[in-house]
Amino acid sequence: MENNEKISTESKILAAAEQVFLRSGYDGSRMQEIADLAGINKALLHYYFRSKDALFEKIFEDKFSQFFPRLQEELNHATSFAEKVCLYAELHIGLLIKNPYLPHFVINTLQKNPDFAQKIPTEVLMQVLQTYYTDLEAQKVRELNPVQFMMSVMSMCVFPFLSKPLFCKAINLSDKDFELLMQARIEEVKRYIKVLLEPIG
Amino acid sequence: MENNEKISTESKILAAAEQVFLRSGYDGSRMQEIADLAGINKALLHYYFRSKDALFEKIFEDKFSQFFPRLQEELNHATSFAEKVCLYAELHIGLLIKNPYLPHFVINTLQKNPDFAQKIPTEVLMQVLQTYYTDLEAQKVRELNPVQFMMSVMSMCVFPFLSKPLFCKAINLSDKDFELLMQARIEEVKRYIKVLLEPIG
DNA sequence: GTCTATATCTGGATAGAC
DNA sequence: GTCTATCCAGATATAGAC
Repeated sequence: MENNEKISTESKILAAAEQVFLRSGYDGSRMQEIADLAGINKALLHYYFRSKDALFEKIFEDKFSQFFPRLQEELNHATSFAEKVCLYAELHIGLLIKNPYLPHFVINTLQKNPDFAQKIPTEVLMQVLQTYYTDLEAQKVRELNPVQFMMSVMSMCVFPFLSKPLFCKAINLSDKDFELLMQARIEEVKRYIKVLLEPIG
Repeated sequence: MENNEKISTESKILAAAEQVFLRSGYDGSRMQEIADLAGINKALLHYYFRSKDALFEKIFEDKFSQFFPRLQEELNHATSFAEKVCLYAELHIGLLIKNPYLPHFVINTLQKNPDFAQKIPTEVLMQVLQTYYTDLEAQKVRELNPVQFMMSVMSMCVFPFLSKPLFCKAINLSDKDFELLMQARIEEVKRYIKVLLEPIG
């Protein structure tokens, strides 16, 4: 256990593995590439983590133990359904602007190996849905299918990052243009949410 | 060129390759698997198509020369922006119910190889956007950012199919439940579109 | 055109010296 | 703990018989 002021080999490996796996997914990643990026050799990867599978699983779990608890806590700062959903959109798009590879990573992994879904906490969603019904009774919100609605909001937040290559080509956007569009999108999506939830009359 | 009443080997290969590549993507697919499914052996694959790359490219191109021209033509049956967008949502969700692997296939391919974006026709989008501006002048539509809006509509149509594994786990849905939800979603999304586009006052 | 057999290459994993 | 060298499995691709 070398624990000096130097960055430990283990954390160098983790940082490299995260970067490579996030960008390329499990199948598309090479242990050699991770080793190179960490500035060590392949054998050491197997010394610290038994196998490619084990390393991948570690990265996947770490990534979600970071985000979800924080999200869940932040959402408590909002009270009404509309406020919660708006805050969710703001936080999620903000997160993805900083971590644009995350959606691909999750989607690809779950497509190949649906069991990994267990590792992702989803109670937040149920909590938000619950507030819909209380708001509905108080007539603070329009009557609609809240499952379909939440699916729509999540879609509007995440999908643009997945379709970025196609989208940028279709309307000729640079990477910087795209980021600005996503930044502006936060307010745009919040506007949609408000219009859609507005009680009629 | 054996051209009898029997299905040609070439088309058997194409059908098998389409199924395997769509489900598993390029990296996740094995030539052996395609050969097995086609009921032939690996060597024949290379006889008909030079390499895995060449076969994949053929499948990718074929897939999109099917759909987009048809979509483009269908959209001409609608006149106003709102109608066009509603029809688009209906057709796109309907297509994906029958081809649920398509979104993954496209997204994964473009992530790995952005150049493939060239092979996907996107003029349809520009055409639809154009009608927004004419409708705006006639005050038939609310003022908003049409690029963000179209991005939202596409998101609502496609993303549920990408997040299916996570979503079904989160709210405990079976495959059949999910398909029914998507069928109902067509009308739900059309309602959202109308509400969002409705001119104010 | 279709097969079997094999060459070749790549990448994950291990052995063993230091 | 870290390295070099090597093994081995799996996958693409080719050679050559029928």
